[in-house]
Amino acid sequence: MNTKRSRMSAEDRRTAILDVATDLLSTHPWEEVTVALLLDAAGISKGGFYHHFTSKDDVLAAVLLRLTEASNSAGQAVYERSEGGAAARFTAYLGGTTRWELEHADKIMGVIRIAMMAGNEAIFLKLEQEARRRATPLMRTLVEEGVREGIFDVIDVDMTVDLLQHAWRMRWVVFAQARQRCATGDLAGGEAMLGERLRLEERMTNRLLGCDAATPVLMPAVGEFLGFLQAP
Amino acid sequence: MNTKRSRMSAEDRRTAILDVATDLLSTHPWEEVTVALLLDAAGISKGGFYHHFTSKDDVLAAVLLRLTEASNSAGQAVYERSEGGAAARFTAYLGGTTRWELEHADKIMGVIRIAMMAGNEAIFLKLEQEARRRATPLMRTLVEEGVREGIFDVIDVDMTVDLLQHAWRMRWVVFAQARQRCATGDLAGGEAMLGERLRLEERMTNRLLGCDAATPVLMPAVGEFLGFLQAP
DNA sequence: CTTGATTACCGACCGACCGTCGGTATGTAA
DNA sequence: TTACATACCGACGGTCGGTCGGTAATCAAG
Repeated sequence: MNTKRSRMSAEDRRTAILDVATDLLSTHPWEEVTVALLLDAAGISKGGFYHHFTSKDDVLAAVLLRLTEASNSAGQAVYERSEGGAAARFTAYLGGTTRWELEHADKIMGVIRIAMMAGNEAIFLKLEQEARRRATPLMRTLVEEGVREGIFDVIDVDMTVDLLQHAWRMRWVVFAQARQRCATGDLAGGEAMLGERLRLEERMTNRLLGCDAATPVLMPAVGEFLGFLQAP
Repeated sequence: MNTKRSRMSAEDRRTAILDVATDLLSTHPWEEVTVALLLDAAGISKGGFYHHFTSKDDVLAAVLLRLTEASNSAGQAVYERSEGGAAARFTAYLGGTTRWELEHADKIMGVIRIAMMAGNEAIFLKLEQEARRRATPLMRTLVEEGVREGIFDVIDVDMTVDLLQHAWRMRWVVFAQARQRCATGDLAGGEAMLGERLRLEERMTNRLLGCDAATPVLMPAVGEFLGFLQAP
């Protein structure tokens, strides 16, 4: 095809390759993403490619790292600023993380697209484990403090945190569906769908936490998601 | 090595190959289980192998099928025989499935060993999904009937069933640890470990079901597991 | 402007792998 | 004995991930 190819800085070339790999990963299962395919799409030779990456798996690791690293510091900052009782702090945590996720909705949807690709189950697992590993310590603390304050009444801290994270897992799938619905014109339907999901998660969260009904933990209001729902 | 090889019936050969594959799978991640390795271990040629299986993945599918198919009819039978109120029926279901699992403990431990192999994450996922797919309809029915009878008070049937299954997931890992502990001489410790786990799951199950405290759902007693704990 | 070192980049090549194919040996039924 | 079915064989082909010797662009120092 093309004999003349540009010479880039190492970093530019790396990110260019990672961009292409991320794209391919959202349309093919990883095992079908051939090195040859990657080379063709990125416009670089095999030798050039292996000058920047040590292996095919190295690329996958780099892609996943890049997809997750941005969110590393988000949760912690949210918690450190929050005040009030345990329920209020938990509410702040939920709102903070959700808001952060909303701001990075496109990226998250991209990750979901990749993870949902048939054949990428292992990747999905890795991403989820990584996300949990990051969030678990903070959640543990929040729950433990709530128990100590007598606001929460959990059966077992670890299992509760685990189940909470599991209960929240499918949120973004529903969000994606809701946005889809809005895109087809049924704005009210999408909004209702999303609201129902939020209410459901809120009730389940409070039950798992054994939260005093007088001071419940709250999910963010539907209104916060309107911008997200109407985006392309 | 050996030039003379036996001629078997198609079914015998298939099961022989599947046995070998199952063994290999518990010591290697699937991608490291080369066809050549399989051939060598099974004592058959490539042509012979591909006479019985269409591909390497075909073998994996057959192995997984064989590992799960035996338990297909177990749960249903348990439910059909149970009587009494919703809580009692749920208790019967828990006891029935657990007892069945106990009777097949060795097989289950084998599956766990395979699933826990690093690199077999996708297999683990498939097995779990299959197991859930099988159990979900019955559990849905049990929960819905309980709600109709006013015994259970769940937030959402589907999410409740999902969380229940998730809560029970790690049971066999704990069981394996407990048995390990008994094997090293600390029988009381292993028993306590197991009992604690059962009590934990019981409390969490009742909370998720919103079960009336007067008629709780019960996990099997620790005593039923003594035989299992003392086995090799 | 040389000179030399560094490095982005190239593509022929390698070994391992999965799966195929023509052919052989061992049944079994007419 | 003949005819057919099938269990089995191993050389071979194509594809894949990865290597390696070499080329050319870039830059710093003399």
